[in-house]
Amino acid sequence: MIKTNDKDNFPVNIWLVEDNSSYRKSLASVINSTPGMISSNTFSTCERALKAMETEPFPDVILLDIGLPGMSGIKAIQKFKSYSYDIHIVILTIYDDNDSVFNALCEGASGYLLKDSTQDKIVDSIKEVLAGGAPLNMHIAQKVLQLFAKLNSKKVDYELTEREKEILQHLVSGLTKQQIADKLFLSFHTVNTHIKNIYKKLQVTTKAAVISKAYKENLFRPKE
Amino acid sequence: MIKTNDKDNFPVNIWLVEDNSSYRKSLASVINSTPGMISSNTFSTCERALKAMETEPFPDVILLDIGLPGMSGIKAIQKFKSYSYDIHIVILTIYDDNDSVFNALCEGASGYLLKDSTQDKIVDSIKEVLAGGAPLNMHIAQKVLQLFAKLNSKKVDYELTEREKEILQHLVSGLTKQQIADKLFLSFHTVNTHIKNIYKKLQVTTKAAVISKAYKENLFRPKE
DNA sequence: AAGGAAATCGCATGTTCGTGGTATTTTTCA
DNA sequence: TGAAAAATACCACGAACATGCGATTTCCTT
Repeated sequence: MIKTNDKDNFPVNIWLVEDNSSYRKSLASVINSTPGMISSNTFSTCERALKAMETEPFPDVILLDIGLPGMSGIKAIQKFKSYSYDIHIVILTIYDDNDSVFNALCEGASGYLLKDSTQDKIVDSIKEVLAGGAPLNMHIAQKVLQLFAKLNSKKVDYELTEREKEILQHLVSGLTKQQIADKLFLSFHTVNTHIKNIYKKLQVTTKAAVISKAYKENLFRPKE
Repeated sequence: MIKTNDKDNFPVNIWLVEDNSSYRKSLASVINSTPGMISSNTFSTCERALKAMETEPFPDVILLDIGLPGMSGIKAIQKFKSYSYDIHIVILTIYDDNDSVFNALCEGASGYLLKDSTQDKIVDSIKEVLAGGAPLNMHIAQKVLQLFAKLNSKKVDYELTEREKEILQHLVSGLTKQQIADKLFLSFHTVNTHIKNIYKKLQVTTKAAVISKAYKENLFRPKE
């Protein structure tokens, strides 16, 4: 169940980690003037914020600048989360760099906002996060979806036969030719022949390349 | 480059695929009363819509119900997209079923909206899609991020050294030991030793297993 | 200054792989 | 029913791999 602070008597506790002091201060004042929200701590670096995690009560939400000097915001995400998985982290960034977006979201950020968002929009996003949502800038949301689709797109059909697909499975899972032969009750030679044909169809020459290609292009369906 | 129809003289062409006729009609009237938008065709099944793709001009956006009788909306996504990759598909659904969400987004849906969204919200979403965004219901966005984080969580740290990570990269990309040695200006023996150590740390005994493990557990960062 | 971890290089041996062949028996489908 | 495709099986040889050992150098930390 998602925990919301709506009904608590305590206000939502928000930390800011942002090196630009004027932006930090203006954000803090906006938050502190919002009913039900308190910006109890603000920091200019991740290191200081992490230190405060040892002594201060945990925040509900951290607004985290990604482009910080010292420890990058991305590395910090895991560390904040290691204190409590319930801490929501919303990334603030100037530009929507693909890699940063991807990495931050992989590390468990709850949202991703561009800094040119209005302050109202940022406050709204905090509320959205607390309600179990994920505030995403429009274009970033699309990039996320594109990555999503790319991860699962089957581009090419190499016209493998059923038997070949089956053997590819075992190959990818790390079995040797002999082990595959044993598992499928075939002779080593038969497996060898099939693998030769697979190599031709996939245009590779080594086992390593087959496995790599199979993963990259989603040539098999994971069973778990 | 993202194509927008904003500056065209032609209105945005929107198809509806939805089996509830009253909902379909009310949606159509809202769209047709919106300046710059036309709902030229509406359908009660995917099959009929796909048939129309053969004869009618392609739509810019399709609002697609997922829970349709006959062909599921999810299967239809690929088919619509196969006509033109530029057709944006926005999913309409009553409930935010995890699997449906995941599958639809994997197939290339541009957005995902719950049917209890206001009609204004839906019109706004169409505009957002055309502007290169991805309208996502708040809770769905969070689920997407959760899946994202789960897919890329690095569970175990095998304590590989920098050099070992580097060699693992090349190993995974399909190079032989000798090729790695050449690329890093090392002797074959050095690479061999590193690989031995990698095997120990990852607890594997074959190249195939290393590659498999590396992909499964995201032991390396993709560079693109 | 000392200790340890990491990186480097070397050798030897048995195993597995990659690839060139050829050939027989199903299975499939027009 | 008859040809094509797929699956099965075999051999041989050089290349690449896995793994046992030992050794020196470089760099970091205390």
